[in-house]
Amino acid sequence: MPELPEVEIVRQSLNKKIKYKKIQKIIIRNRNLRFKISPEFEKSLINKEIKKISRLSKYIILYLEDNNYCIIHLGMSGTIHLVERNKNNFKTNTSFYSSQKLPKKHNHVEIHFGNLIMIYNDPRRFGFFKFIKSQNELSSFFKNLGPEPFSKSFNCNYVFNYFKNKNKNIKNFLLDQNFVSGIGNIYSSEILYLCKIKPLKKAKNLSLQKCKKIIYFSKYVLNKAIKKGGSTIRDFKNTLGNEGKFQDEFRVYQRENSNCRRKTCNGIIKKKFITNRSTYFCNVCQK
DNA sequence: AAGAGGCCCTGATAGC
DNA sequence: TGCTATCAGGGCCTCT
Repeated sequence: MPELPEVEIVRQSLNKKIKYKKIQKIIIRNRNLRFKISPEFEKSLINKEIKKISRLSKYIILYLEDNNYCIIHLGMSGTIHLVERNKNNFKTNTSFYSSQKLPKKHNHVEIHFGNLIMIYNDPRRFGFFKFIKSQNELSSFFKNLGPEPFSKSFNCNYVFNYFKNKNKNIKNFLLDQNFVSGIGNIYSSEILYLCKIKPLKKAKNLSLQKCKKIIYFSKYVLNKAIKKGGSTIRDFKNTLGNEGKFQDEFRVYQRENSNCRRKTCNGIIKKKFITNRSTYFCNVCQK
């Protein structure tokens, strides 16, 4: 589900709601996420204050006391819900709370901050929670991650040199988190459309100009998506259970057989599976 | 050793 | 209120 913009939306609301709060209780209903949640997980987090909430590519990082951290990844279908418990919506026979847009199934993790409760829901369980006990362990966890699109090191030199002699197509590079981190399947199609580059173009054949465009439009699309609250295709919801709005502005994603949105182009949007991921592009103006 | 493909999992939808 | 097949915002692991 969530690419950089969606994860950033979640981070922003966590930052407003749980910063400086103390974890008072943790309930794990299903430990079998992508990585199994260890039996010590609860003990490590309990009574710790959240000092800061940051994001690195598609990962959320909770900064805890004593140089401890908790990494959260939402996988394909993970959502985080913040619900307020009060007299009217508390049900004593379950831990769930009515009057919220909370799914009924797959609420795997609950972190309680007094009456405010953070609930992790994930039908497909590709996401995870991971406790990190030191700064070293934190940096080693991310050691293979490429620069974020917004970072200074995602520049023309880096991209152009990285692509030299690479036979892989550009679509796959945008999805490759070791090259650039945070872009996923939706935004890679959108970025390449704006760059007028066809997704199957070999990276080594991209000019310096095209590399510049890739950098520019990566930032452009992701920034715009963040401003619109992210994209909702099926699962993504913000912490209040509301959908994003950027899907209304897709130029190619899920627009198969529609006309190209460029006024001067008479192309048609095509869908093609590239290494098993659906990819959308204009058959005329992307070259 | 770069690059392609399978796989983890559940649910929604389309087609029969 | 049937099946069954296909596909979905990710990323790790294995094979060549």
